[in-house]
Amino acid sequence: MPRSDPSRPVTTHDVARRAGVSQATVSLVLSGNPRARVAAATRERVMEVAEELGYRPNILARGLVRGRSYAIGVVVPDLTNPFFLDVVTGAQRVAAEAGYAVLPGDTRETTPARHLDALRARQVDGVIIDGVGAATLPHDSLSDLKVVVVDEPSERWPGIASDALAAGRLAAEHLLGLGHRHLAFIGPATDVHGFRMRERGFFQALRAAGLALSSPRLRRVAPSVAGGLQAMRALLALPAAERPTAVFCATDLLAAGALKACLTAGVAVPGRMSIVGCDDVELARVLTPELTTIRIPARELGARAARLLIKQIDDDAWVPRPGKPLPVKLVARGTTGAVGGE
Amino acid sequence: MPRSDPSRPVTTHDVARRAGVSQATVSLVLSGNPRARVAAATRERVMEVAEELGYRPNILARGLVRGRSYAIGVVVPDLTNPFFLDVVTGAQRVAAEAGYAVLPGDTRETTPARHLDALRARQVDGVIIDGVGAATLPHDSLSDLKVVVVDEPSERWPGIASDALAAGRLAAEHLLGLGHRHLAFIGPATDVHGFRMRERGFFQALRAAGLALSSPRLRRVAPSVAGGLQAMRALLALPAAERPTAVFCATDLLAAGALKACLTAGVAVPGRMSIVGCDDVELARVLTPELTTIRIPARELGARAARLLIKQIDDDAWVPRPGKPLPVKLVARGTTGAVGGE
DNA sequence: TTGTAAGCGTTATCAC
DNA sequence: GTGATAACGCTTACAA
Repeated sequence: MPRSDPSRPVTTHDVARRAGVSQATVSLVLSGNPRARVAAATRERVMEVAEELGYRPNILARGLVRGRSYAIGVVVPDLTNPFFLDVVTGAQRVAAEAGYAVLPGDTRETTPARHLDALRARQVDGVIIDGVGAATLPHDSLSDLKVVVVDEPSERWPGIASDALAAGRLAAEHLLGLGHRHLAFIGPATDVHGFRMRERGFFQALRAAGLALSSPRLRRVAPSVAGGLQAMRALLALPAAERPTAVFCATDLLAAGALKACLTAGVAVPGRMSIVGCDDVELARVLTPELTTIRIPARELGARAARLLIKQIDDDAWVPRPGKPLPVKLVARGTTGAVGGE
Repeated sequence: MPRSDPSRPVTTHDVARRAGVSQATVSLVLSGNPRARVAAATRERVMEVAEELGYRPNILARGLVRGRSYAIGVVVPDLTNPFFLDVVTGAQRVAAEAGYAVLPGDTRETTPARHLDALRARQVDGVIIDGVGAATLPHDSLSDLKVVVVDEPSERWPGIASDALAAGRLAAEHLLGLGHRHLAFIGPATDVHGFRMRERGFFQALRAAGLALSSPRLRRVAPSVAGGLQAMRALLALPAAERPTAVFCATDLLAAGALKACLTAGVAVPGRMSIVGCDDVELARVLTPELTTIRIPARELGARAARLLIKQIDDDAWVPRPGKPLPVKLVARGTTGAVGGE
């Protein structure tokens, strides 16, 4: 009786019956198994009937027997940050091509551990983890799961990274080159490794130029527009002698907040304050003036992470060798100018 | 031998063997079936062993037997538009609570039909469709799939909508109330119903005030920041007599582009040009001046759509009754002011 | 109350 | 070449 339910999806059994062959033969034909030696005539008839009936393979059933779900998870701290969304988008494109679904999620309303548990319950074949702090992850809950980390160092899992050190350095050199000597830094008050490296690169370049940065000019805030706003307000409230003429923000969101603080306070940008962001999200070109920033190839990061992950999943023996960090570059736009310029 | 593979996930069989009961009993205890009458002692021992072994149910296997995947798809035109991302986020929260995974995707690089095919291959139990044009959907490819449409009229599927007509009307009334009489409209050149209604509400209110709008002041462009930029440039290039003093943009992205065009051209906002957006995405408060806009409850829209969908999935007989559109409201911020004001 | 057994749709290993 | 047949991990009658 259930066999004849007209609304039930078409299965290999239905195709088999209609084509007058066994279900196994249908599977052989349709699963694209290269070692399947099926007579051309049989193959053709099976394919015809499958087409005619509108057969669609049940990926879940296939997954059950193959021990795969053909799904991967992507865990980021905040999906509303366009940077992380780009990472997800990049991963999704590659995954889709390889027949994998992507389950994106962020850890705003949950802990990484809890989120990973949910992903494991769904039998995801692997996860991409970005900006969550590999060190804080529960090792045991990640066993029997392939992992690729983005912008995180780890001996435990392969990863793909952007050249965050260079990002900070490029920002510093750009500002230095414009004649700025009183610099400030605004970064997120989180222990995300990639962000830390941006900071470190910035300070290394400053030191190399013989400059230091007094502590009031190093602001750690929430990694958001609001955080940037607050940090810049604090900088603007500094006594004139202490006040910076340029600031590097570790993310574009922070930079957007900083810019807004300046504009609202009537501080000309880049006239009296130069601002460099980092990420080059779409928002950077929406702001007025357009944001000078360091371009991090977020989509490429996501795409490579997905390739790395899927490679591992498909070939268990494959050992990834660490690659070079992806290059970043300065994109000079409207928020930076020569010191004292107008 | 495979039974003893230490890296293999723990199954109900493992728990059963260890607890000295049958696999079915384990399932009875662990599946939370209310009609399961199991002795308290047995239940307790099973739960203990399950905990001890770190048992995690395989959702895919459960789905196979129950004919469910516990996954839903969300299809939107563009995930980089924060409005649609909010819809997805709202849906995701509700779905997660109900044990459903969300497969988000947009139709930038593919057609809705193709995307829906991919979702069906994954056996999703239903889809939420927003801004894709219900009329353009291939009816047949949606059979045996529960569907909820957002901001689209449809006799075929239940839906949840925002009060788009009111959105347009509120924008017009706000501008009219500020004394503006030379208005313009910038909308996306797509046939998304929700956007059309925003437009219609706007024009209805104008007509009610005895105003009309010459065709050069009605601009249809790509639904993006770039589109808004281009449209506003065109408006600014109009002869003085034709030039509007205020404009309503059907989305915040368009408004952001319009604002940028003004700022770049040295046209004071709101001094010489007032701008009203629609959506109230986060970006609205990042811009300087902050964007006056109509708040559409995107997350709530997504959340309700998910609830509606999951209700349908879980209770096949349930027939949704059409609800009222969600209310929208004007959020007056910095981009609107009295006509001729400064 | 618990165990046995069938089956969800697929893949994969065999004989034939 | 092709067809039985046994899994995959789980739910759910039905039997004991």
